[in-house]
Amino acid sequence: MAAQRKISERTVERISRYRRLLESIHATSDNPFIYSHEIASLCGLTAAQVRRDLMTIGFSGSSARGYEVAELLRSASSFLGFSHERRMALVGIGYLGRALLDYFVDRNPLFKLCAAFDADPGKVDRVIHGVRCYPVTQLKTVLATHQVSTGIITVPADAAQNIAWELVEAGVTGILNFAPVQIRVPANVFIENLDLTSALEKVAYFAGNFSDKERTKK
Amino acid sequence: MAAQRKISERTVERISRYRRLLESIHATSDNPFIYSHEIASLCGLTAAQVRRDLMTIGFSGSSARGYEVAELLRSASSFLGFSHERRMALVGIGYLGRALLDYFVDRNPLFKLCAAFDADPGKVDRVIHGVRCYPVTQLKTVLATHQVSTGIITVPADAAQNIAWELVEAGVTGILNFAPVQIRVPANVFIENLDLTSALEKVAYFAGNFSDKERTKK
DNA sequence: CGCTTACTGTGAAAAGATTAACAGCGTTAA
DNA sequence: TTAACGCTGTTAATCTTTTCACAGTAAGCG
Ligand SMILES: NC(=O)c1ccc[n+]([C@@H]2O[C@H](COP(=O)([O-])OP(=O)(O)OC[C@H]3O[C@@H](n4cnc5c(N)ncnc54)[C@H](O)[C@@H]3O)[C@@H](O)[C@H]2O)c1
Ligand SMILES: NC(=O)c1ccc[n+]([C@@H]2O[C@H](COP(=O)([O-])OP(=O)(O)OC[C@H]3O[C@@H](n4cnc5c(N)ncnc54)[C@H](O)[C@@H]3O)[C@@H](O)[C@H]2O)c1
Repeated sequence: MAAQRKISERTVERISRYRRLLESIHATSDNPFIYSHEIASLCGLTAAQVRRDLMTIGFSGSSARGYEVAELLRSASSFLGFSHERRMALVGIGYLGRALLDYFVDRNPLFKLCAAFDADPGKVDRVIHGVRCYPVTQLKTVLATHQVSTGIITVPADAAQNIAWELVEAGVTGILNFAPVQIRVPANVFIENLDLTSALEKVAYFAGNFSDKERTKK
Repeated sequence: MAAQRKISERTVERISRYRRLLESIHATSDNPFIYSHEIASLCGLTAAQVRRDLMTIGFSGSSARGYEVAELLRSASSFLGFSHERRMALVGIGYLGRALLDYFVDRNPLFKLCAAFDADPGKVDRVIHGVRCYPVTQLKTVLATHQVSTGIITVPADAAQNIAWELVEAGVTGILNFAPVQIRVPANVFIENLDLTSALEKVAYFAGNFSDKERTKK
């Protein structure tokens, strides 16, 4: 269970993509094997990159036949922690929060979105997309009964840091933040600040300064 | 107008964050100057990183007083292309598409979301959040009249690649894709595949394998 | 069986991104 | 006017990530 040290964020993200790709291949294709260059091509990466990633999680294939799909799927799932149930909570049931609720509820039974919170009395004390919505004042109480490890923040920027602190105090050790502020957390908590505005402005930038010059995406 | 070669994606994203930070500082603070270490601290970065980024876009400050806020704001805006109007279109008016419409409409007058498309007849031929919604069959026709450089894809995975091709044929040179497939485009088009599932699974991974081991976020 | 082929696993090289370190300078204070 | 200070701009060092390149290996084939 003790993971080896220092697997990079990039690698974990790619494993997540491989896993979903394999899931779909496993369900639709009857070929039980797959080569690194096939995975690579489907994910827009190089074969060397794929082999290195699989090496990092300690998975081995066979030369001349490649990787066994079912085995690799199992291995990637186990690496990502799908072997035991993980619980998540979401704070901020606005447009974005609702989209995420809709999408992530019941997508994976071991990845349970079990509570949502909002400050607006009109949005709580009901069930949206199957998830119970509570007043944000009850955050600590509710999380105490649920063993939640991961939080999603979709509140306005000025409330985000406070919500993060409350989540951490409630025992959350990983946060995905969509508010456009850089949230600070203790060193033993993982924070991903996902800034959609930056992402869009980046695309617009390269859409402009790019159309004439070549470049293959990373 | 010819930008110098090879500014990294990471740098562009950070410039976007600096720009919004400066906008807010410019509006609220009466100090016309700011130091690299102040920007750094507010963005969760090192001062050296900030100075390097500003050097990259060719902006100079004064020793002993730092950077002039208004000037830097102007310079970052101009770098990102806010000097002339940029037009965007969105395809897929589902939960996520609607959240993005709501958020990006009228956020910046030079960054115009001017059309949305969907295959569902029940969702088109009306105005949502101020944006006109068209049947996806009219995509090429409508974009031809609008000079759109940037597209946002929020359709289901199996439709995403086709939509991308249509956008490219309609003259779009940058695409932000939320569907969980790796979209391929010609080399002169910029594509950003933003996979929210990977982001969330990454957070969950580190939330688990992390709480006991230190680590300072990138 | 042994030869051919096309793959994997992986050190080593290359490329890319961040951080350190410091010379040089403008400002302020004396 | 000069000295001290604390900043910027930038080069060099470091750290990280990706790619190259090839030895080793299993399968297919004659
Ligand atoms: N929607 C997007 O496409 C988009 C894009 C970029 C960034 N964001 C960011 O994501 C966040 C959410 O965006 P949105 O469009 O869903 O906003 P929204 O205004 O629709 O939703 C925010 C929700 O948070 C709730 N809220 C406010 N203060 C709260 C508090 N202290 N505790 C609990 N709940 C609270 C509000 O009641 C509301 O339901 C914002 O920070 C926004 O800047 C969103
Ligand atoms: N909502 C999320 O939080 C979330 C998270 C991760 C990934 N995604 C991805 O983002 C995309 C959109 O997610 P969503 O939750 O908004 O889905 P959704 O089902 O709510 O919306 C999809 C929309 O696309 C439209 N559509 C379908 N085929 C089309 C076509 N060929 N042309 C034009 N429009 C078409 C549908 O009518 C619908 O309105 C999906 O690919 C999903 O996998 C969403």
